Amino acid sequence: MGARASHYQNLTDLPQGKSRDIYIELQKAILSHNLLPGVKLSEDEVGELFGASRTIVRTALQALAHSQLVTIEKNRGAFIAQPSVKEAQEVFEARELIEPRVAGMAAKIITPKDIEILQNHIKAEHDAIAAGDKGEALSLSGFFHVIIADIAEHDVFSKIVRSLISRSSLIIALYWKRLDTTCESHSHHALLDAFAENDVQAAEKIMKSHIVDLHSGLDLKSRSQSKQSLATILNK
Amino acid sequence: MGARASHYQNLTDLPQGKSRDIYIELQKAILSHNLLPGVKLSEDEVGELFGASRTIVRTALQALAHSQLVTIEKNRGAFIAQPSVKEAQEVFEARELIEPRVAGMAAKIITPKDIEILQNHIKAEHDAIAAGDKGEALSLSGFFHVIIADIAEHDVFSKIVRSLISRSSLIIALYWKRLDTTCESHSHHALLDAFAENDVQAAEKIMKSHIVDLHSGLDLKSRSQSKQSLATILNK
DNA sequence: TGATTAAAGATTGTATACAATATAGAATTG
DNA sequence: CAATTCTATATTGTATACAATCTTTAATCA
Repeated sequence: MGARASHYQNLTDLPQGKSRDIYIELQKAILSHNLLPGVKLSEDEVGELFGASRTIVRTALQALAHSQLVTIEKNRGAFIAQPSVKEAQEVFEARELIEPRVAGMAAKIITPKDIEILQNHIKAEHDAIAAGDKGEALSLSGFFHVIIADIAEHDVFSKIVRSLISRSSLIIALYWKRLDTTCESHSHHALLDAFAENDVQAAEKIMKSHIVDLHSGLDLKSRSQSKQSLATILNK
Repeated sequence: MGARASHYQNLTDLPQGKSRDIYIELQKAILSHNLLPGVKLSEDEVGELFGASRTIVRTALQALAHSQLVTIEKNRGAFIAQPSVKEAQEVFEARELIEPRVAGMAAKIITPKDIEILQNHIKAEHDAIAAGDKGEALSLSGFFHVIIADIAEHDVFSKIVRSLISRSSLIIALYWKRLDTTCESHSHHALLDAFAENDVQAAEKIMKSHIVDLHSGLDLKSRSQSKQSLATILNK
């Protein structure tokens, strides 16, 4: 996936050891839409799957709750979060403000090596689509934004963007209406061109319209649902 | 403090029950500079002070770590966070981007009742200064920004602002150089005027320059330190 | 039969015991 | 006496047992 450290997390404020593994694995499953909003994450079940005690699982679930990927209801347990329509609006409004700025910052200091990483990333995305792995493709297209935030070398914005992207994935699972996801890569390519020329203004502008476009792809009336076995989903 | 729910937290993604109490109390102590960066929060000690088991304390400390108010080092324990110079810069850069927008949103929909709440808040701030309670005054001046975010009725921005304000408090503890803190209230008053007239542009502009001003009050070379007993600090 | 209540089972909440690790102090050595 | 190693202590990491709560199923009554 490139030289930059695993884009799944850089974070000091995350659990250590096995809890961390569980956090990352569950996050991966959520971002690739293998785990869908509303699915219950029972402590025993997760513990069984990962060979961990409930203590460890709990730490991971609490961390996921702090990242807003999971909702913990008292005495009822943990569930994959189901962002409301209002939250969906707000997340994209926040992205429209923050990500263009971040893209501009990245454009200013991007290196040829970074550009290569982004190109490879886009390629991987194409490959995933070609292979029919829609979940992986979606996950990758989200991480594209995270990589840009990393390139900007601004940890605070980076963490915020990471969080917004994660939540966007849940939002897309619930409210996405468009059938063609491919239109996206257009913007990603255009962004790369702006980066290559260190064109801050263009990068900001393209990112802004890209996110507005994504936002407009949501149908904030209907809503998907699902029920499936956790073990099946993580194929363990 | 006003009709709006306790500005200490609204949040669903926070621990429940006694863990929550500990979280809030420790947060309060941090934001009022009673607990200073670098101070250790031993699980046993905190548990003793609050009459809680380590399990509960741990949940609270982990939540504080996710809020970046605390750093957890493996096998060494939890410490009040000590933001680096770079982090300090970044936090204020983020505030300069986000808070003006939030202030503008608030200006658009603010009610007379909200304005009254803000006025009372400023009064409380003055009172605290008059009473010589610098910590309380500082904490209140931070919450002023949080209230504005709440008025804007945008949960996503609100949570981000909350986090940035908290971290700003740590940054101020470490890097503040100015002797007069009173200059602040000037901006807060000006902001109220803009709110009263629902002047979005003015609110944005004033908030922006207010934060730039705060930012310029930092001395990003030196750094304070401290060591004190936890029990003394929380006077328990 | 349908609704309501009651009991059984399953799941989360919390305390605690034990293991692993780090820290501080004493003993040792050059 | 300084530096280092070793030992004792204290602290965090983890598993597990038990309590509290919810959920489901069975039983009861109108």
